[in-house]
Amino acid sequence: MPNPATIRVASEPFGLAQARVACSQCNLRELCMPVGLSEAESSQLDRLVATRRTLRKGEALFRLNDPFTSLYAIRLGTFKTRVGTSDGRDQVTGFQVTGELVGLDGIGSGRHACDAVALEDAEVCEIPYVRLDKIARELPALQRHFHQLMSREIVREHGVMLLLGSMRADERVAAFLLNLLQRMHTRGYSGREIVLRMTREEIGSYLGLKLETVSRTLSRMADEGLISVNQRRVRIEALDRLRAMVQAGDAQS
Amino acid sequence: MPNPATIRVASEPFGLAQARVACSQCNLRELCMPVGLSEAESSQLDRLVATRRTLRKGEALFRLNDPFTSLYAIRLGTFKTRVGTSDGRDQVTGFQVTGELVGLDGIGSGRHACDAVALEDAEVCEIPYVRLDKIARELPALQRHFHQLMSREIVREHGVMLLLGSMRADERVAAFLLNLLQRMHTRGYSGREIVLRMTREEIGSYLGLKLETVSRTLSRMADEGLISVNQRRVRIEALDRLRAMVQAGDAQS
DNA sequence: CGACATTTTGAACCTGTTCAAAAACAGTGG
DNA sequence: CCACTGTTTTTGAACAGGTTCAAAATGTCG
Repeated sequence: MPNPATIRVASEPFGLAQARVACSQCNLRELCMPVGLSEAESSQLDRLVATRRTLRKGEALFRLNDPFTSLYAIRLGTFKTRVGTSDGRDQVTGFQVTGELVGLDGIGSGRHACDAVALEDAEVCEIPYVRLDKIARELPALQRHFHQLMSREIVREHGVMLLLGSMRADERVAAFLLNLLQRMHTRGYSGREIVLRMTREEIGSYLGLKLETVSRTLSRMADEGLISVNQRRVRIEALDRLRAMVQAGDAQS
Repeated sequence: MPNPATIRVASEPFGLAQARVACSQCNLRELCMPVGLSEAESSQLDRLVATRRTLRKGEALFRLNDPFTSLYAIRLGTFKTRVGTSDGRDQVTGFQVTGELVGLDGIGSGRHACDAVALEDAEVCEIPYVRLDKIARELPALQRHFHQLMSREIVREHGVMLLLGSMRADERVAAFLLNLLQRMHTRGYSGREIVLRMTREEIGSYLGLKLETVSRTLSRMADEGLISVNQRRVRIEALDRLRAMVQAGDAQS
């Protein structure tokens, strides 16, 4: 009889808020963990994850100023991270999808520096930071991998700064679509179609535009035959022309 | 007789491009290294730095796509980092001053993801990444410190995204001035006056504005008695009113 | 089905940009 | 040390892209 504290298959989508799981068995391994480890090393990774946690659409994984304890690997779902301002404005700093990591913002000060909110029902693996830290010391490959993750996040943000600081509305939207498309494609989804899990307003916040501008830009792109839009469903009709709009776009993660 | 390969005082500002130095003796220790280490631990840090390097104004510390080998602790001077676009535009992603670290962008891919250029004659300590990695494994406090540094960089960039995505020109400029003021003040400089080591154009690039807008905004702020501007020298005349402009500004590093 | 949220589209407006020219400054070499 | 050249900064005026405000249309969820 399997020890329920060791391995547990996620058959039911909800209700198992406290299931321990084995990273070595996870089908997202190659996304959030280093590859090329020995059997023994690989099994070390299983000590990483404390618990699973499921979230409903709209629920926060953590909030600004929450004490930082863990990173979260997204097993399923989409999140947004956002920073707020005292006078109510807020800025979406990123969208995170299945296989990506959230929570790096908290390491610096011991408290989270942003909110992370589920845009759809979601499931995450909780990785206690002290544990990661310890195992990384024993497993150089993991340490490297972790440093690379953080560095890539810094570089991704450089890309967003480039976008926010120097691109026009249509370029921003094109860059956003292409980036999301590429990330979803990597994860086995279509390379020509994406489903936007976020509202026009959230896209606008991320891109430094008003929701009306996002909507208008999408409409215009559709008129010009670049894409076709059906609510949250966007199909890329002319990948090359879309790419050409973003020659400014070596950018983004 | 002191071993010249171990300790070397920086008496002459230039000409000693290859001097080894002891971190434990460095007057920037508390800025770039963790505090509260034992004598023995502290001396471990001396293995970190490979060489010093001096740069002339305008010289690049590294460039986009340069192979990544090292991080650099700035001992003296100011740098800008920038990412470029194929069509010539570029975006300044940050300004780094004495005591700060540059180069984290390279860890992710093994190549630098931006240019780092000296805005004035400068001096840096080269910290080979493999060496840092190794010592960090033996010295948990150092590892923590390093992770915190990276995380803070991520959070800083969140702040810049907030600035670029949701603030108006005068708010951006105010946030920029206050941030720089605070960082220089931390390093022992005046809390009321800063010398801008960068051009209006570079400030504009960082803030997502044109140089004319930066200039006009500074002029207007001066008219209103918030600051007084004398070329690159800016004196803050009404810190409280300047702060009030940026209530949007929990932001920036 | 009904209440509420999201999206689309229009028209006036405003902030920041663009283009241009003059002024101030910095570095170079005589 | 000063004159000269190129760069940086300031300021003006016209312009444009994106915002704002508003209303209708479409979707979504209980």
